Amino acid sequence: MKFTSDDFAKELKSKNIRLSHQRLKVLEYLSENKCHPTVDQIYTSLHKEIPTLSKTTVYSTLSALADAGMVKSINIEDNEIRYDITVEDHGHFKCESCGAIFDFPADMSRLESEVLSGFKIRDKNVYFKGTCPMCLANKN
Amino acid sequence: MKFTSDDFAKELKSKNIRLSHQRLKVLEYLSENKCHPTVDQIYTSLHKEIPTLSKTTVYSTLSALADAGMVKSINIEDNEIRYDITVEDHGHFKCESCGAIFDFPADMSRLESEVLSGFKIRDKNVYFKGTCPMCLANKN
DNA sequence: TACAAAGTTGTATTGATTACAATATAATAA
DNA sequence: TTATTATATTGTAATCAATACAACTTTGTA
Repeated sequence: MKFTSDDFAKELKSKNIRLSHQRLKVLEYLSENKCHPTVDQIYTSLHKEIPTLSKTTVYSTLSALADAGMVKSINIEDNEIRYDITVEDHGHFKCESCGAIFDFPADMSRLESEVLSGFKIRDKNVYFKGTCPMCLANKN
Repeated sequence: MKFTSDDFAKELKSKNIRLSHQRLKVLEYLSENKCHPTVDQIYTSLHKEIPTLSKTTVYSTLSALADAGMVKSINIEDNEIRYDITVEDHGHFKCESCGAIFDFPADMSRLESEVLSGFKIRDKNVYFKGTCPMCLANKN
């Protein structure tokens, strides 16, 4: 699905988030780079286009977009947060050899347990780790 | 299930991990505190018994035990790692109001997807977030 | 066009985690 | 038991993602 700046602008307005050049650029970047980038990757790339961009802005923008449900933070690594513009439920697999993160369909409703009746669930994450087929092949 | 120091000593030996006072104490602490403690909580508590204990030791011990599969690290929070002596597959629910982490049964084999055929899966994590029944009740 | 509220910037800080060298301990063999 | 060697522990210093904050800028609205 391809989004235009205009689509993002409308969505921001509908969520009562002010429109800003920086926010549009972050959304645009995430929609064109679905590799689950880190804050630093997003900042470094956008900084080329927007020399005045501050890393603090990238942090606060992503935080605001995540609060509004427009992006999802991925904590598959202990040391840095990654972001995903795909907010629909799905699992993430991290290859511990090459570092790549893969999406896979994951029906999280199947994980519902009677133990959680009475709990209000706001967010669900499924993180798998291991080795991807390419890295498995390269070992041989 | 109740473990004795002797059980832990045998398990360490079978995994070719050297026996040390500190390692036994960390295992003992985790088996008595299944609340998914942070490194700092483990350190602070054990430091009272073992005044010479270093935080670096707690980090390296937990890292070694996790590598050996004797404990599991929980990255449900972005800012600090928690540890669990229950290594069998199960989900974790974090209450965003009181901070408590709850275990729940999660049949992760149901998440297997044909997309992951060809991947070697080493580790599976299911993290849910929201509000626990007690905190929901307190709001009213 | 003017104003108030909110966003952006840059710098300084925080705080969990790691690196590393010196010291101490555990496992093994004589 | 004792000696030896490899590994663990300790304490300090460093790293680095993330946050706090104050000054400045921009946005949305009247």
